[in-house]
Amino acid sequence: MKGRLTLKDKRPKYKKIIEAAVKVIAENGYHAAQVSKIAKQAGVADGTIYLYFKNKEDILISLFKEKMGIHIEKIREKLEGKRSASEKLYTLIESHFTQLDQDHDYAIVTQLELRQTNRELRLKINQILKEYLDVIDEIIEYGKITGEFRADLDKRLARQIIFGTIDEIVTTWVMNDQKYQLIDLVEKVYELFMNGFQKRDTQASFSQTDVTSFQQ
Amino acid sequence: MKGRLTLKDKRPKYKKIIEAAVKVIAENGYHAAQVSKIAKQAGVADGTIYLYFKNKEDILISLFKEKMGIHIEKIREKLEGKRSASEKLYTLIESHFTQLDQDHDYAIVTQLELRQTNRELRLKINQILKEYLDVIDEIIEYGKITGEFRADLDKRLARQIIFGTIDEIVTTWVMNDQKYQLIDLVEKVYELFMNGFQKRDTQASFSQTDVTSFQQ
Amino acid sequence: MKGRLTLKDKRPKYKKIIEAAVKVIAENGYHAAQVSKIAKQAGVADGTIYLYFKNKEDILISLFKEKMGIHIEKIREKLEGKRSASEKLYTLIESHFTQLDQDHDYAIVTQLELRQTNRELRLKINQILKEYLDVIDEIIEYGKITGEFRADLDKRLARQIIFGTIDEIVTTWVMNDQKYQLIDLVEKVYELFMNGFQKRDTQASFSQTDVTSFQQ
Amino acid sequence: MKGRLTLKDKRPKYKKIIEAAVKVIAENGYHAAQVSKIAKQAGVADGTIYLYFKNKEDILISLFKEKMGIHIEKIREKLEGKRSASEKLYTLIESHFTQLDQDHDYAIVTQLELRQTNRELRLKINQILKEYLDVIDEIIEYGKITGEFRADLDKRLARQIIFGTIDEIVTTWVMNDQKYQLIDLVEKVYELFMNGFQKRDTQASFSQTDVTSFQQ
DNA sequence: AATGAATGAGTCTTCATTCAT
DNA sequence: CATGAATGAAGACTCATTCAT
Repeated sequence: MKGRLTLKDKRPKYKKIIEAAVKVIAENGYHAAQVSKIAKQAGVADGTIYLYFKNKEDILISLFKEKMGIHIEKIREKLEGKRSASEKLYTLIESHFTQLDQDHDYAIVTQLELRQTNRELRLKINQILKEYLDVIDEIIEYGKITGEFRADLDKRLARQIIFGTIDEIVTTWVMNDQKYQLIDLVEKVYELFMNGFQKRDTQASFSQTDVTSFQQ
Repeated sequence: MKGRLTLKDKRPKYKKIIEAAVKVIAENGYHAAQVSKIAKQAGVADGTIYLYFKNKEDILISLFKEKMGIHIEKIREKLEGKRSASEKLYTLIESHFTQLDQDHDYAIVTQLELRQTNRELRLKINQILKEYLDVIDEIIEYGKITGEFRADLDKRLARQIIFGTIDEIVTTWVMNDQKYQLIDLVEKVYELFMNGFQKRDTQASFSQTDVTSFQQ
Repeated sequence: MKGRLTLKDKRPKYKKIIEAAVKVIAENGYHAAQVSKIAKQAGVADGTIYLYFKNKEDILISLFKEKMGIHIEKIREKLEGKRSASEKLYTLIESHFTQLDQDHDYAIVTQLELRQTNRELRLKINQILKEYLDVIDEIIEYGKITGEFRADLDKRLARQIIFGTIDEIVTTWVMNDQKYQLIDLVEKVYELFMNGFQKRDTQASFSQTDVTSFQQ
Repeated sequence: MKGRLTLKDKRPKYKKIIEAAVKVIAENGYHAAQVSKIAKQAGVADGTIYLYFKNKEDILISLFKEKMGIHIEKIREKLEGKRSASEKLYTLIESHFTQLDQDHDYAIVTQLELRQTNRELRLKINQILKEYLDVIDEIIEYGKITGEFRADLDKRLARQIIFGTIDEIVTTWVMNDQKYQLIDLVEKVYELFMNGFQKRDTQASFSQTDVTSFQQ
C-alpha cells in the first residue's frame, strides 16, 4: 500500500533517535537524559541529532507527535467499525490502555517526563493533544445524536471526565511501577462513564445483545 | 491552644519565604525561579533560605504541604457538618474550586509548575496528596454505607474519576489563563459524578443483570 | 602568453568560491561565515570547497593573495609610467583608495574581517602584505635618489606612515559605512605626506631653543 | 588624596581578573583564552568571573576601558604642563610608546587580540578609543591656534596620520616579537609629523642642525 | 571531479549551596 | 539568627572536515 511512509520505512536515523530518546528518558528522567546519551543509545554522533531535530526539546515534541499520531490513527481505524457511541467509548479506553500497557517506557515518558517541561513546551504538547481530545469530543457528540448520551451532557465536561480519569489512572499505574495490567481496568471505567452519561429514562433499549456484541 | 500553629502564628520568615516562592514561581515558572529571586522577593538574604529549608526542593515540598494542609483542614471542617455523601461530595468540589479560584498564583504553581519536577520529588508530592485522596475515599465509603452510592462502586476508580476530573478541569482553566470562574462549574461536575455513582433505584429498565452481564 | 593566468581565465569554481567568500564574509562577518554558507553562495557542495582549498583559513589566505596580487600588478603597471617619486606616491594612494572604493565587500573583508583571525593567520597575511610594502619602499627609495625626499628619511618609518595612515583612513571609512568617497581624500593625504618627506631647504625659523625646551 | 579609587585600591578580585586576562590572552590568544584559564590564573573560581563581568567579551571591553582610562589620565596630566603643540605631540607619542614598551602582554592584547573580535565588539572598542582620539584632536586644534601647525591642516586627516602611524609602528613591533625598543622611535616619528604639519612660510629658522640636535 | 550526510571535539555560563563574618 | 560573596559542577550545540558513493 502506498500511504504515507511510517517511521519504519524511511528516515532510519530519525526513528532510531526517537526510540533511543524514549528509552533514555524513561530510564534517566528528562533532565538527566543528556543528548550525548541519546546519541550513544541511537548509535549516532551527537551532531547527527541536530540534523533531525532543532534542539533537545524538539526531540520530545517530535517523539510525542509521532507516537500520538500513530495512536490516533489506530484509534480512528478501530472507531470506524463501531456503530454505537458506547462501543466507540469502550474502544477508546481499551486502545488507550493497551497502547501504554504495551510500551512501558513510552508510558513513563508521556505520564511523567513529558510534563517536566516549561509552560511554552506544555502549550506545544497541548496542541498535539488537541487532536486526541477531538476524537473524544466526536464520540460524545455521536452519543448525543444517537440518543445514547443525555442531551444535556456538557461536551467539554464529559471530555474532561474521560481524559482526566484515564490520564489519572495511567499516572497512578506508572507511579506504582506498572505492577498491574491497565487493560484489566477497561470494563469498570467504561461502565462508570456510561452510568454518568446515559439517558436515564430510556435505558431500556440497551439490550444485552448490544452490550456483548462489541466485546472482543 | 488550638492545635498546631499555622503559617500566620509563628516563624514569620518561614511564611514570607513560602509566599514569596509561590509568587516567584507563578510569575517566572519553576525553572526560572532561582533561590536568589525568591530570597529577594521575601526580603531576606539567600543564605537565610537555608536556615528554614533544607534545599530548593524542600521549599516546594513545604509549600505544597503547608497549603494542602490548610486546604484539607478547611474541607474537613466543612464536611463534618454534612450528613449525606452527596452533600459531602458537593462540598469537596466546591472547596477545591473555591480555593484555587481565590489564589491564582497558587493555582499556577500547583497545576503547572509543581509538576515540572523530577520523579523523586513527584513521589514526595504524591505522599502529601495522599491525605487529600483519603478525604475523597472517605466520602465514597460513606456514600456506600448510606446507600447513596452503588455498593459495587470501585473505591479507587471512583477516587480517580473525582480527582482526575477536577484536576483536569483546573489545569484546563489555568492553561486558558483562568478566564472564567471555576466555581460556576461545580453544579454540573457534581451532577455528573452523582449520575455515575448513584444507586439506580429509578433505573427500572437498566437491570443490575444487564450491567454485570458484560463484565468479565 | 601573458604571464600567470588570472582568476578569470581558469578554474571557474575556484574563482566562484573566492567571490562567494568575499560576499558571505562581508555580509555575515568572518565568524558567521560558515563553509556551508560559502559553498551555497558559490553554488557548489560543501565538500567541493576542499578540492580547491586546504581548509577554511586557506580560503581567506587565497582570497587575500589573489586580490592583493591583482592590486599590486595594477599599481606596478601604473607606476612604470611615472617619472617622479611624487607622482608615484600620488598614484599609489589613488590606486589604493580606488580599488577599495570600487569593491565595498572586499573593503569590509580586508579592513575588518581579515583581522579577526588568530596570530598564525595574521603572520601569513603579513607575508602577502610584504610585497605591497615593498612597492611603497621602492617609491621612498626612488624619491631619495631623485632628491625629492630628504636624504635622512627613515625608509621603514616613512613606509609605516604611508601604510598606517591610508589603512587607518580606509578602516575609518568602512566603520562609517562607507558614507563618503575615499577617492576625494587622495589630494590632501598626498600633500601631507609630501610635506613631511620633502627636503626642507627653507626651514630656518625653528630655533634651537624651541626644540630643546620641551625635552625633559 | 581622595580622588576616584584606582584599580589597586578597591575590588581586588576585579583587578586580579583583569590582570590575569591580559596575561592569559597574551600567551594564548583571545580564542584560546578560556574563561576557566583566566579564572585559574586569577586564583578565583570560574563563577566568580561572572560576579564582576557580564560575559567573556565584557572582560575584554573592561580590560581595554580600564587600561585606556589610566593611559589617557596619565597623558592628560603630562600634557597640561606643556605650553606648545609640538611639545604636546612629542609627549603623546612618547607616552604611547612608553606605556606599551612597559607592558608587553598588554601590547599584544591591544594590537593583536583585541582586534580578533566581531564587528559589534569592535564598535564598543572604538567608542573607548574615541576619547583617546579626542586628545589627539585637541593637540591638533591647539597647534593650529598657536600657529605651530598649518591653518589649513585637516584635523581628521592629521589625527588619522598620527594614530594610524603610531598604531602601525606598534603593531609591526609586536609582530616582530618586540625585539627593539619602541621608545627609541619617538624622535623620528615626532619629527616627521612636525614636518608635515608645520607652517611652511615661517620655517626659515628650522635649520637642518636644529632638527638633528635633539636626536639622540 | 563532485556530492552532502555524518562526525565529534570543545566551552561558556548558570545557580544551588556554603561558610566566614 | 542573618548575611551575601564565593564556589564549581555540568551539558547543549556548532561547524569545519571527511569519505563513501
